[in-house]
Amino acid sequence: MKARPTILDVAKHAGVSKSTVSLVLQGASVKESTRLAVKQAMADIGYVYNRSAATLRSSSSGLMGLVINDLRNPFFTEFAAQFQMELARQGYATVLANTDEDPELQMRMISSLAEHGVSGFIISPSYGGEQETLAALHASNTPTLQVFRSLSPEDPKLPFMAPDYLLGGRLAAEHLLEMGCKRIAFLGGLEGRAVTEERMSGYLSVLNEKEITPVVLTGQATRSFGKAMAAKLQDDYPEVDGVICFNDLVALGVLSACPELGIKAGSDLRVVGFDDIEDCQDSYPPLTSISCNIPDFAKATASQILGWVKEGKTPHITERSPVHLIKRASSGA
Amino acid sequence: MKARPTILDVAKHAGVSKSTVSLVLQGASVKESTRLAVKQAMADIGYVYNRSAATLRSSSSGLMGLVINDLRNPFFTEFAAQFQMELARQGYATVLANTDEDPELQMRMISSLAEHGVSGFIISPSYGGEQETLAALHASNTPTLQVFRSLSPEDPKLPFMAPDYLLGGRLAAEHLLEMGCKRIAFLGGLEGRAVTEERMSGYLSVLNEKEITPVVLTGQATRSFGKAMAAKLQDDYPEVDGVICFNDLVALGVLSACPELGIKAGSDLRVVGFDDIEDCQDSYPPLTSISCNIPDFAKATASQILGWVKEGKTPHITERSPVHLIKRASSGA
DNA sequence: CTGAAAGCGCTTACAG
DNA sequence: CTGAAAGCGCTTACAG
Repeated sequence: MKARPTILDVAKHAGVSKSTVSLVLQGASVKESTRLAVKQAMADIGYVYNRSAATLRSSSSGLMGLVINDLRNPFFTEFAAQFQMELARQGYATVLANTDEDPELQMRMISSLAEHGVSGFIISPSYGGEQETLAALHASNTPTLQVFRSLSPEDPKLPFMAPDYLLGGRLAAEHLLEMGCKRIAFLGGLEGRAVTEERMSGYLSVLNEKEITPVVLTGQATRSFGKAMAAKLQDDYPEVDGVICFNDLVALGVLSACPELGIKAGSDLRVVGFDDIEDCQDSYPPLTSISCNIPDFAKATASQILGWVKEGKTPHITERSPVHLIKRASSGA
Repeated sequence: MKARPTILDVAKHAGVSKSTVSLVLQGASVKESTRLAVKQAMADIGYVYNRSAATLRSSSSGLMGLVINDLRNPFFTEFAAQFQMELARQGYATVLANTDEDPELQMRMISSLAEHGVSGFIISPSYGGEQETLAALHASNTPTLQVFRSLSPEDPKLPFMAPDYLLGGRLAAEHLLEMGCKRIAFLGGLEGRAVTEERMSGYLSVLNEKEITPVVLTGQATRSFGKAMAAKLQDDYPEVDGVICFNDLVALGVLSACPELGIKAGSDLRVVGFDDIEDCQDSYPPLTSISCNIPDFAKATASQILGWVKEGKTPHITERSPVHLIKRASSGA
């Protein structure tokens, strides 16, 4: 465990000055033979670049803070994994914080990431504790992009990117009508939250146009809620022949309850989810869903935050990304 | 966007020397009134601790590197989320790297994390490129704990922690025998890999003791593989009345295929998974599985790496954590 | 308990 | 293209 070599050691070994070594590190133009000699010296003595020193001097850490409200939800996991890999490609490391829907934890984690000098924040915020969270973000004085959810929709300092939830709700409702559904319910999602409201209002506007009475059962966005609601629909709303779920987890819960209840998903009851997580392909029957195209969304997010951090290009306040319907057997398609 | 205040600014504002501010930051003993004055000054001028400077001076970053081969698998996600929250509780931030089973990516990410001065690595390695990965880890000269999978089982520099996979395989097989199964198959997991071999050998040893002929169908650890195998079992091995799956994803795939094939999961075919991910509770029927107790495992991992990093306590070379059977309806329990 | 000084390993102008 | 010097914001002995 001897001390890590420094650029001075490299310089000595390569017979150049330490500035030259630094220039090679920056990828600045240096005579090719010199560059190779320096690279060789680094390999020989096992040099490891010390980013803390570089950060201190240049005040740029190469670190991006990703703050996620629920990493156990596959939708966010897929986003986090894609985002992290995209940033790695651009030479940035991602520091991950799972806040588990806890505003207090969220605030502490934001502060911690700020201390580490993250160059930017991407946050899908927890609900609650808005003031404290905003204060922590503000104190960090760091470019911050909100994704999926917004703490503060109108704040120009906190641009917001999300899929076009409203359109998704519309597409789902229109699809079920096309498939011949007469009575369509909306299942799951906590009331009063923007994401729920948007997804639901796409559904409501379509039903309104057709003068169909909506059936709305809000609740947790979980498989177990979906399971419970499948039974409730059968008991209390037997006329319902189509459901749009707040997200895929709820929809997968509905599907998993159907065999037991003797309901034929895809004909007796047509089911549409939201998010198009990978599991949709492998459920029985495979789940029709609204795809938010997470890989592209993650790429767009990465490029926006990098553009902001590196070139000072502030993103638009609100950006909506396209969504589309993926037809599978659960809706009879 | 004015420059971040430093401890010097805080000192000036509080009317003390900058050493005093530093001592307050370290939590060293300082007169209470002074400490409060300093804290107040920090709040007043919006001071944010600069860890890069501290890291440079003290050579301890407060960063832990978590390298995961497949973040899309809920099993790893649950571990990552728990581990990250546990470390946050201890004042460490977690830098996450998803290597997506790509050894080349893995090597680059290890190097990148090393440059950021992570105090330790926790790695669930990708298969392949063992030499390069080991070289990168070695060059970092950083405490490294392998979890779940091992690149190099005998290396005392790379201790290894994993659930007791072999026992899990045994428990699953014994349970199915108790439930009256006569012919038990093992499904999924890539051949030749240590994790597959261990899980399978628990199963094989139980069958061997009872002189039952095993049926082994190895393959990807995915839902779609499980789905495909359910059909194959029906066609080619109709006598099979119990399956032990390499992991829950495979098992969930089997379950989702059953309704279509007219198989009654839990009676015609008893199914046991491995890992006990959260989805097991919400499948139809709920999935019997071998729990590796991820929250405890994550806590143990966190405590081992912190003990190593902070107090130099090298963990034992190999540590196996307990597993147990969770009985649910998929095995008829 | 508090203050003055040195130094961690880089980057960044600035000369040569 | 290369070298000598200053400095990023802390921590760490060391005196007082």
